[in-house]
Amino acid sequence: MMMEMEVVHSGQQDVDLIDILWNQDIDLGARREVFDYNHRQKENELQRQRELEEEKRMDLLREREKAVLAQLQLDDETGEYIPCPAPSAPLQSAVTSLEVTQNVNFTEENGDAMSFDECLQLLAETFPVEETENISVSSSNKIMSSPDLPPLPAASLSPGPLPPPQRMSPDLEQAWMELLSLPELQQCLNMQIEEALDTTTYPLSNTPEVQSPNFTFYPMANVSDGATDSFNVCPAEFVNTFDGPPPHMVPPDNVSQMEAKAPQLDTNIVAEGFCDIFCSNTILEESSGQQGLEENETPMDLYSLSPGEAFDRGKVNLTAEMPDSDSGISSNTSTNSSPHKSVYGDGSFGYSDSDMEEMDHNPGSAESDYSEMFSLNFQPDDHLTAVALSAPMGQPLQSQEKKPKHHQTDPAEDSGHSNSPFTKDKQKKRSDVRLSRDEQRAKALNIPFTVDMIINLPVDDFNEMMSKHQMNEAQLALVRDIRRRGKNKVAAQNCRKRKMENIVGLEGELDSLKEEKERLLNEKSQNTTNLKEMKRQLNTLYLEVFSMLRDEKGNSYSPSNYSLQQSSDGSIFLVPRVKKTFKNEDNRVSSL
DNA sequence: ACTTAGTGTCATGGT
DNA sequence: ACACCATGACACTAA
Repeated sequence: MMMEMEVVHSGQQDVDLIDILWNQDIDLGARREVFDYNHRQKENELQRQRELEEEKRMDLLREREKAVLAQLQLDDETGEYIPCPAPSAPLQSAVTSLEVTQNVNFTEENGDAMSFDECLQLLAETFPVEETENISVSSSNKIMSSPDLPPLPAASLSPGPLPPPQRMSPDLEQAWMELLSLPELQQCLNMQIEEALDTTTYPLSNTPEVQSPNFTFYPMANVSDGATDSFNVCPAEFVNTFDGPPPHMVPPDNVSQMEAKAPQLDTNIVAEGFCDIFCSNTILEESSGQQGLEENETPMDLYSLSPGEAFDRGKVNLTAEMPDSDSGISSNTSTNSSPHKSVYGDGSFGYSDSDMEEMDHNPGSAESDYSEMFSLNFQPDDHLTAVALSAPMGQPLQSQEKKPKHHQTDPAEDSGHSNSPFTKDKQKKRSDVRLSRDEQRAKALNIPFTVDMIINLPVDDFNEMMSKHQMNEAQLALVRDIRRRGKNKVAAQNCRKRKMENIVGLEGELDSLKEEKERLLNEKSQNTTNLKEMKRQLNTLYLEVFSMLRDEKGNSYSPSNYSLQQSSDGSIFLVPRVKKTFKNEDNRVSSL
């Protein structure tokens, strides 16, 4: 997958590709922190800078590699390679890029190849000597200067013009291995690696395949068949082809330091030391390029990186892990939970829904097997068909223990399927089983519709669908039962939801009413207080007025004998407090 | 062992 | 009459 990164050294395009691929990795379950968005942004920024710097130097090389890509696409037409504009053909791209790189490096180094080999031979012959370090350093320096070399002619891609690989003698191989094992050389190479890491871009993956510290032949051993004994490429050249480590990967100063930084590094890299950095090229084709970020890539994960495999697996997991939402409101997302659209014939066994209920709850019946397969193997068709065909419904199944028709437990739930890693959510699992049971029923009767279709199609479409398939009474009854149950389930869920909403609403209303009551009580209390005050003031005023009244003789009226009353027109009358009414002088009589 | 929440299902009534 | 919906009631499971 990430192979593409190695081949193309362009800027934004690659970053976008990386982003896409990262997202894909996330979808594939890669650890989130590894692909943290901010982290990736930082990485992308760093990579952009590096790419800008390198682009100046790598421009010509990039042009050549694009030409190589074009050729690869041509090869695809022959079926040899898969086009790699998208991250869908990692392996072939990796191989090709490696080959190209090898060719390039080989050619670049062609002029000095003999001298290099001579150095190695000299090294092997004189090893171990202090001269080794000088040789290795000079070799590395020379190798590292390869990006500045003139672009490789396109013709060099063909094996013809290439110098024949120079087979390395076992002694030379051993010498080379030991040479690379020298701490001095390692340090030297690490310096080169560090330099390379500053100018390269994309991290590469490494895999457990490369476990041996013997990295002498790692490039060719996996790049080309039968090339394990070839020695066309030196490790430092692969540093150039190495598209760079994850930004978090600290360029190692030496192996020990690298190991000391183990917690920050890819565990495989740490384990293998800088050797594995070189080996990343091998890994590129081994692991389809996981950008070197996925430490614990399992074989499954690796397979999943294959587009087709990833799709298949994703589909399986999607179906297996996605619980069939039973929510009436959000339900029917389980449309695709049906792994099959039955295309069975009109075979029917003439057992009713209730029979199916009984069949459902037979231990080891089709449902339990179905549920298991549905959640794990996802290959229910044959099995279920076999069950349905092999079990004459209504005979052995009905003869078994009959539980109450209503609300029998699902065998899948009783048979320990909760241990399934795909059914962590019990409720979801239950829903899953529920729909699986419907599916199983429908399948057992060879009903050529999915439960989702049966339940959710509009009446007209449903009737039309039914009319297009000739079904017997049992099938029709089952279909209608499924539809009824499904709709009622949704209705019940909606009803419960409404009930809960009503409860919540009533609770809120109750709270508001309590607040209103409290407010009214306070208002009443305030009004009572005000009323008392007003009465008091009125009484005071009343007495004051009374005290000012005088009769003809100048005597004051007693409030106990008289009272003041106001008429509707505003006139004030002094009314004697007498038991019986009598006329006053104005014939206006009032009584108390 | 008991309680409780959640869910599926049936029966029933309304639209 | 039929389909659909709403809801109470019941059974069951899992927490």
